[in-house]
Amino acid sequence: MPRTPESIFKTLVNRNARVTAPRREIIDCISKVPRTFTAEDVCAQLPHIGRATVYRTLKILQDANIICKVVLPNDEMAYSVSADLDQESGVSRVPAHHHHAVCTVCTAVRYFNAEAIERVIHALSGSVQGVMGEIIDHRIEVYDICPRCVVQNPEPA
Amino acid sequence: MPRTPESIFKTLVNRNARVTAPRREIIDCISKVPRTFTAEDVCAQLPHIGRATVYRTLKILQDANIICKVVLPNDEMAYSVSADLDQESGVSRVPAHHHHAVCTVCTAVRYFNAEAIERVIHALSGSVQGVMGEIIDHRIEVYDICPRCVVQNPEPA
DNA sequence: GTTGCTGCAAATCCTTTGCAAGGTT
DNA sequence: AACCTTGCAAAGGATTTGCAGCAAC
Repeated sequence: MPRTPESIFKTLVNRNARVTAPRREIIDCISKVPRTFTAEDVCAQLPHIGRATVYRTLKILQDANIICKVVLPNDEMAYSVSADLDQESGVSRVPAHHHHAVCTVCTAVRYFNAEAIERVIHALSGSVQGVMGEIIDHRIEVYDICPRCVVQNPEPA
Repeated sequence: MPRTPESIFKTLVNRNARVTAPRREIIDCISKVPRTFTAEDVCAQLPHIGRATVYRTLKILQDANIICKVVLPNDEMAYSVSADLDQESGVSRVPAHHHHAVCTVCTAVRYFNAEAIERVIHALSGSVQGVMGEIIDHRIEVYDICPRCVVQNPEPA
């Protein structure tokens, strides 16, 4: 289930945003690789597009849940393309609530949701000796070496 | 187990950093309340101390694990005092690996560690259909209404 | 006395905004 | 035609750095 630029364009149209040449380029650029990226990364790769346009477009994509922010191991934030989009409707298939697995080698981001985690988190309300109040939400980032990188960088025997 | 400025000073000494008047003031300032804060917050409260000194001091405190960064619900980052310090040794009692509960009302941060969560996270390696690789680390923030704020802001019946 | 710290100002980096010109529907 | 978007340049905010003077140990 690839994240295709076409399906992202559809989402834009659904949201009454115009599909312009700069937006096409930006979306192509960030769809090409599954890595995390920053606004500056995009500016560097598309130097002929104005910075303001890049920042504005990324904000739109974030509002549309096409990209979202992830926290990296070094405490910095970056974007990742969050949407495995439905080809028909152009609507994101990623549930509103999800978590990130970020590869510490290539920064590839994968999305997951684990019932077991949700259950344990909500069980904290009572357990942790009075420090935990009424739980509203939570955020989880898992840092791993993704299957592809594990193969390419085997542990030294 | 309060976070006392004195114990933080000890930690500084342990790390061969000098205990100066500006550092005392900054540490007093951030120890006073259990809320999250930014460098600018400290600058605003201690306007007679140079910005550079504030930024440099916070960096030192972060390196010493006296403060650490937390991710807020709005995707912004802020510092919180992470150390319940041992009065004798001046060494942080907070284990290297811990998680944050951030109150969405007052931003008070509490620290916790739950075996159950650790177990579930590590169990993900195999479970999530091939997307998860070798798990290295993880980060969890729980957003809640802390016990104190729950009392002060009861749910409308 | 040695070494590290402070404060200022300048520099840097990242992001947002105003506005006139041009593009999309 | 109406409205949105772009790009530039300027503004703004946050953080870092150079450096001379001062302070802690």
